[in-house]
Amino acid sequence: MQPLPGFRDFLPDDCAFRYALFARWREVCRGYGFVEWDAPVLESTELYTKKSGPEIVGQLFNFTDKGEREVAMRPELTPSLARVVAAHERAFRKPLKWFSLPQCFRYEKQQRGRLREHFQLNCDLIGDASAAADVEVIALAIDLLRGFGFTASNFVVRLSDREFWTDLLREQNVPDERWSELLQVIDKSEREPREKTAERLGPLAAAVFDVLDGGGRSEKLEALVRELDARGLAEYVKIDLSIVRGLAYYTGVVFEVFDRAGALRAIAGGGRYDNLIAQLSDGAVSLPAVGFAMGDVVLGDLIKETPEIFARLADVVSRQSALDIYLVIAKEERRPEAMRQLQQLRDAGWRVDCPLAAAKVGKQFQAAEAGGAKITLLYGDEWPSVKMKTLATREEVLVPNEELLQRLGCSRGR
RNA sequence: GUGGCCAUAGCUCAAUGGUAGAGCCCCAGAUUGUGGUUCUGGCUGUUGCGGGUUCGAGUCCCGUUGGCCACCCCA
Repeated sequence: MQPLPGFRDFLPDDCAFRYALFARWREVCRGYGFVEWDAPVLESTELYTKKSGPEIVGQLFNFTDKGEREVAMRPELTPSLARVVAAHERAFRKPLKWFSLPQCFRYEKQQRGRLREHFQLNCDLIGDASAAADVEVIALAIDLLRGFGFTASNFVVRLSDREFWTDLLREQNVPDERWSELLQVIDKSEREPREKTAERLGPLAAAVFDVLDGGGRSEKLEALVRELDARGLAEYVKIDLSIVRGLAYYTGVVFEVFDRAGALRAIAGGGRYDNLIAQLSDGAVSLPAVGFAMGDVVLGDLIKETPEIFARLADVVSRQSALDIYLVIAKEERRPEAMRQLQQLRDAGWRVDCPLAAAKVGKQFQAAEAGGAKITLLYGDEWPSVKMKTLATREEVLVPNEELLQRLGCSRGR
């Protein structure tokens, strides 16, 4: 039996890797004053169709529950965010700086960097429509990657502005109902032959290509870059108006983060969505918002492909999961005393393991090594003293058992 | 959802249509109280699954499931 397609088993190393990612994400987010929240994994299907239309159902893990409710595993967190914010916004001072680590699901054919299940970091700043909020959120996205040791040689944030394009469409007297279709064409233009794009754009082609070829200037984005430059982060960003993003709900600045090599899918993406909360709450609450999401799959791939970054994270992981102490029971008749001390050591907060059954001393030392223990305590003929060995140096010293905790407490803090 | 490539031991991979193998991992030993190295031995396969062609199929053909890649879509 294998896991379902697009779903992953997390063996201990994978789990450790995942939680190392989460730990760093949390740390950086908290450094920006963001607080963690969460919502249900299962939501009403309507929550998603309301935002994206009925077509979205084809991409959902959805079903009818035993109470005849149409439900879906969450494909993303933003609709839940809008729902929660609309219901509870009065309980919080603005702006809200919220992050979450949801596991999200989508019914799609899997490929590299795109599974049917993934974890993503969502960061949203709600209730502030200023450019300063955009800057804060983009700086956070950059620092999340810098937090793993990535530099401007590893990734780039491509900045764009939906408003720039909607202004252009308005100037060209394009009716509103065609905007989303044309924005999609522009979004796709990078990956398609120029003639095809030109054909789809029709009379707009000249104006659009002029912008894509570098003829477009966005005062707003240039100001944004200056603000990032003031924080010393300008080297991580690049204005690129060809970024539009597929989602219809973005209303202003949008951005995507890519690896410099361009080998992977987007590492993160987001933007400003000032109307979505009002739309999903039927106008009950209207708050501007800006946010982004960063998935664990693509970021994990990038980390694994960047040896120095991976080594650093692996080092953190191995330190976090390692034992402190392994008890070697050289004489089985000393097991009762060893078990009493085992409990005392664990009560004192040490990570301690020992063999469950009689085993050769050599095997026990191998188990100590494999568990990453720094110290072994050997229980045998020396009792009432135990032989304490520092594995790294192979130094051994006899310690009276009643002095053990004190001795450990003095010599090794955690 | 569409198309192309792939599928052999737990892992990485060999094997002209002619007796399924290696390395790693794991387990056990190297005269019984000391680990990373070394040496010896052991374990594991319906060659993804189901059909077909053939004296004979891991190898060729069809189907199916799964993986990879490109589309679609991208939260």
